[in-house]
Amino acid sequence: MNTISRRQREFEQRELLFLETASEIIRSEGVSALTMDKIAELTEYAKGTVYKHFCSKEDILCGLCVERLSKGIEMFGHAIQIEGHSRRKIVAVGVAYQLFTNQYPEEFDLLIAARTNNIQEKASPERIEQLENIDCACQQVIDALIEQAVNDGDLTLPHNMQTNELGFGLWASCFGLLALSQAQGLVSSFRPDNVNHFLVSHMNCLLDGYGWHPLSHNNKNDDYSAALQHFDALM
Amino acid sequence: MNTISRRQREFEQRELLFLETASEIIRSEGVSALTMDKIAELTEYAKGTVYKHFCSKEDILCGLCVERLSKGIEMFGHAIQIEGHSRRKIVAVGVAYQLFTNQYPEEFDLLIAARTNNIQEKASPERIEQLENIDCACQQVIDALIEQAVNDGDLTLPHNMQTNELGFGLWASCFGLLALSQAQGLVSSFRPDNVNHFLVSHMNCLLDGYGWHPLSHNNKNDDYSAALQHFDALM
DNA sequence: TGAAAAAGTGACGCATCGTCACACAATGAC
DNA sequence: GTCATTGTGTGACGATGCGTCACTTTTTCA
Repeated sequence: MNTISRRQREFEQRELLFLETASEIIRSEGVSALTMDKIAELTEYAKGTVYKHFCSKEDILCGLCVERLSKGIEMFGHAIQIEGHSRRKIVAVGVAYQLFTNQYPEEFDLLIAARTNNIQEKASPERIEQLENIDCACQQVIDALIEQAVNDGDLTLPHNMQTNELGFGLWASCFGLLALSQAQGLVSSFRPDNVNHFLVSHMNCLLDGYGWHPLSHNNKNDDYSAALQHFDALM
Repeated sequence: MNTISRRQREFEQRELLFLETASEIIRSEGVSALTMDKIAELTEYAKGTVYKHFCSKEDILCGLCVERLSKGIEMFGHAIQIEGHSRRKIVAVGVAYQLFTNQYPEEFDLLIAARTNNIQEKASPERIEQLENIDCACQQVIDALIEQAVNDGDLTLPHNMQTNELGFGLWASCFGLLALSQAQGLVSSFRPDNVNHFLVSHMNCLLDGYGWHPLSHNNKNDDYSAALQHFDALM
């Protein structure tokens, strides 16, 4: 039926409208200023209509995470297409991750909070599943790259480490660096003043530690700036 | 005055009582079940009395972070006293961090959430300062160890890296690994089944990447189990 | 002993959540 | 064109929980 698909389209469009409105409120007034009434008011719908889409406020927050992470996946997709060897690609993914957190700082904050149970307690199971799926997709980008590196002979998996373990470690390290570096309102005695360079330097140490060739002392000129320029052109 | 100090003592004791009660509620029913009324009821004080100590619910959460982190500092203190070279010590600190998150999983969740702005928006400035100080103290444990390693000749700082940058990277990596590995209710496609071993393997790669001697291939027998046994005896 | 200071109280006002019974609109069978 | 049906949209409402403040009780000390 034509009408049904139109309805469906309108429904999805409205869902996006609610999410974008929520995002704007968070950006301008902070998460604690986000209320269902405010979303309803700004979108000129009634609160009940918002609840037709989202079962709770936390559900909206998760929805926003899903929405933004799907942009993240896109960025990672660009990253792995950078020309060069596998190590260049993996660094590019890290840089893309950093750019992502830079572009959506508030949403990255939400993602951090979403790792914590009290948001998930209240979001709908469907939304949680979406978040899991998209998270999984991120991980798969990394894992595929690691497998490629192994096949290319650039990397021999360290003793007692599987592909997904190495991938998880890499991902988690970057997550930690970014979370502590640029999450808003953070508490920390030290923060790198250039997160870009810091992340890349640190990834290089880590990749050297994994034995992922070419090691950085053989590779001095293949620095961060090339990767970043590549992305700047894209965004 | 004797009475004043007694008052002071009682006040601090009550503050601890409120915090422990909050911790119990969180442990048994989750953060979202924590209400000021419930704390008041369980401790048999009035809500107003609770507010004499804490300016908001979030202030209590921060207070709990401070309280637990001070236990963490203690654990790190034990860790660096492990016998052996600087690399052994830094791994021990990592293991201690892991044990800490294991011992206080709910509070570690809170710590993650506290990196996010909406809690800090509502906590009192004094509490935030306490949290900053204790955070700083953690960092200093690491930094001191790095300096020791440099002095002992075990470590040459990588190009363009200061002590505190290296320390921050190390800390943030561990934070990321632990946050994604064992924060409650997390979303992730993969989780290591043995967080202990995983953290140590990963730290070893990272430390190798930093060039922190003795590198792990020279040091096969100095594995994780020794460090863990040391702590198990202490706790 | 009594005045002043400190500690403790809990009813209250307010914000915000999530619900639900109802109104309104679109669709399509006749 | 009309009417039943289905779906969409509404906003008043009850419930919950926060934080306050005027008041009571206790303690202190001159």
